[in-house]
Amino acid sequence: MKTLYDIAKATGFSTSTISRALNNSGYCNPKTKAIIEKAAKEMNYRPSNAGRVLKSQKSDRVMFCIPDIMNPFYFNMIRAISERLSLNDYYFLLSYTMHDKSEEFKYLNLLQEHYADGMIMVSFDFNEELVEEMRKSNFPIVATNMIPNLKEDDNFDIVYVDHIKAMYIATEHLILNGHKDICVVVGNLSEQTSQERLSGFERAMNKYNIEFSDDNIFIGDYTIDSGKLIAEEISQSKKKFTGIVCSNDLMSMGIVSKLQYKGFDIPNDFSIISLDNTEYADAIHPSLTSVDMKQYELGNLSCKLLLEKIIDERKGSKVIRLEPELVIRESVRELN
Amino acid sequence: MKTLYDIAKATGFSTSTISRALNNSGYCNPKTKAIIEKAAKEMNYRPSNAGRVLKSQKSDRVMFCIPDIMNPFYFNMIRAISERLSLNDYYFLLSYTMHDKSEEFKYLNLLQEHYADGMIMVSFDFNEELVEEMRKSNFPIVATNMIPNLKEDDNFDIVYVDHIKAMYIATEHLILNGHKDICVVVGNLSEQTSQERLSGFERAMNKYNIEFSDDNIFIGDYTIDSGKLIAEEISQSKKKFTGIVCSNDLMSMGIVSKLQYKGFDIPNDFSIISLDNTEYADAIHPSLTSVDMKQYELGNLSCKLLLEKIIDERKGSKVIRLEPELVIRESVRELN
DNA sequence: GTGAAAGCGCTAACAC
DNA sequence: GTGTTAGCGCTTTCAC
Repeated sequence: MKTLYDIAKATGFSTSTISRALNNSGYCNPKTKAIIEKAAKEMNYRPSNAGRVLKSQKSDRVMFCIPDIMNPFYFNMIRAISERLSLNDYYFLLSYTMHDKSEEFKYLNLLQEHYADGMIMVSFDFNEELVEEMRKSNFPIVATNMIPNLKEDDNFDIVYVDHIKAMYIATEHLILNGHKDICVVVGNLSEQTSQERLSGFERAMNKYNIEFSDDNIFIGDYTIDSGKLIAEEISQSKKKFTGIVCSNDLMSMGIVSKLQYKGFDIPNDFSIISLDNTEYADAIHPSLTSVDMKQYELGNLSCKLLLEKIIDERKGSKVIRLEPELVIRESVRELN
Repeated sequence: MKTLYDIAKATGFSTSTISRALNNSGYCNPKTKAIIEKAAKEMNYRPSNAGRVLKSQKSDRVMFCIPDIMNPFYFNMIRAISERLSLNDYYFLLSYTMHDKSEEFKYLNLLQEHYADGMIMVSFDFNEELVEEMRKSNFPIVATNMIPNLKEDDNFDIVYVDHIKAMYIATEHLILNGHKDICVVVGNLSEQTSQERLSGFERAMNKYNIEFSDDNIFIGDYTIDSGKLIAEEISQSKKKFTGIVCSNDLMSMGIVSKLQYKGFDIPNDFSIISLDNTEYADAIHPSLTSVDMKQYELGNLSCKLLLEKIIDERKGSKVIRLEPELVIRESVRELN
């Protein structure tokens, strides 16, 4: 590894001049500059990132922390964030927590070590403990979920999609298509977002005066495999259902493929409506009617807010709420 | 942000003592240690990553550079790598290049700035220019493709799955099931791996003396959408096919769903065999017969080799070749 | 137009 | 058992 000192030795110029030459900061004689650039190139000089970060106190990096790297839900968020970041010459560090709370704390800790200049955090569960830790952060954080019990002087931004509304829309769509025997598939109810989703379902069912009980509720973990298991349960359940409201596309895929495997026809035997509207919703047959959760905008706006804090040093807290949107495809049929 | 100096001021101890106390390096009086730890906690002290990296010349980070973050092919590689890294207290930076050569150079450059201690690189095209740049690297690199024209003294490791063999196996499986009218779907033929895959197809067809021409070859870009487009082409092609050999699961998904949408039955109208064996192969109906590309081992072993270089300072070049493996499911039928 | 020097926060060799 | 000191590689202010 070559350093500025090596170039200084080779060219006879001081490190300050060399720094000016290579960074276009401050004045430098064009001839001198040419000599220095040539030497740097010949020696295959590359600046040390650590040196630069230590001196400038800016890492030009942003952390993006998601629960699961394999979930297509995040793809468009990732795309949006990386697009916006590269416009600003920032890089991002992608990390995933597998819904593990201690992992979330680990990455929050890394941020405090100035591993990055800021962080966009996706969690299924912004519990009080986690939020408390976020409050202590020395670097800006954007959360992508509604956070209950926000305080006056909280300094993090929030961009979120209304999960309750999304599930309400989905459930209502089945109801308006004549379905009454509807079950719902959500994730672990100890997690905040799963509770939100379930409550969206409940509100719609109550609104239309349709009875339901715990037997209408199936618990998965947002993976394809858990969708398959739930398909078994649904098809063997004592209560018979014509419609399924499923919390995400991955579980829906698992449910659909398993039901088809067992000989059921979608949507004639079971109608299913999903949340997420990832590219997979349109990659299976029949294609999934799914509620778009505005992932691209979610990523884009959270990144925008974060960069405002980092670059423009904006203070305070902004909250942006996005509206989910129904996308109709082939997996729901009208009941007569 | 608090520094060691702040703790020094608060406790009266020197930064070296504090460093020893907090890092368990060298001796420190238990009482002193307790005082220091208490102060650090109270002040919410967090060590500066940049300072540590600059001093120690170790970043404890590894870059993992893949063409496409949305392709499930990489999921198990990512999982393997992150598992092994966390065992060794390393972190990884995930970056993606979207098959863009200039992006690949960008990340190689970042590595030279000691952005990380080493890199695992996946590229569809280890061309001479890229390999030349890898040769100049000051930090270890593991490539995950066969690299042609390797030199005696090349210092990077290689772990790869034999793509040629994989396509050979896939094609042969269709042939042994009685198919003769077989088309093949590959990626852009300017990329090395696409050429390899096509050549595997050709070898099998030649081996069994089955005629084919350019009309049997369809070019996509490894995405679901390109699979859908190709399904249109295949179903409208003058040559009629009973079997499709497709280079990856995503394109296969696109092909299957589009063919089903057009009313064809899989595998009765078209048999299809895929490469990758991602979780999606088993998440659609009918499930895909697919050749497992050993992604987990690929990630695991490349990470192992990389850490040997970083931690044990191993020199030289190791090459590991992995064998692809056929996984039979429902998407191929026997022709009578 | 260029150089000297200080300092970002940390660690470790060495001194006492 | 703890402190002193130097230095990792870079940037920047100030001096000449």
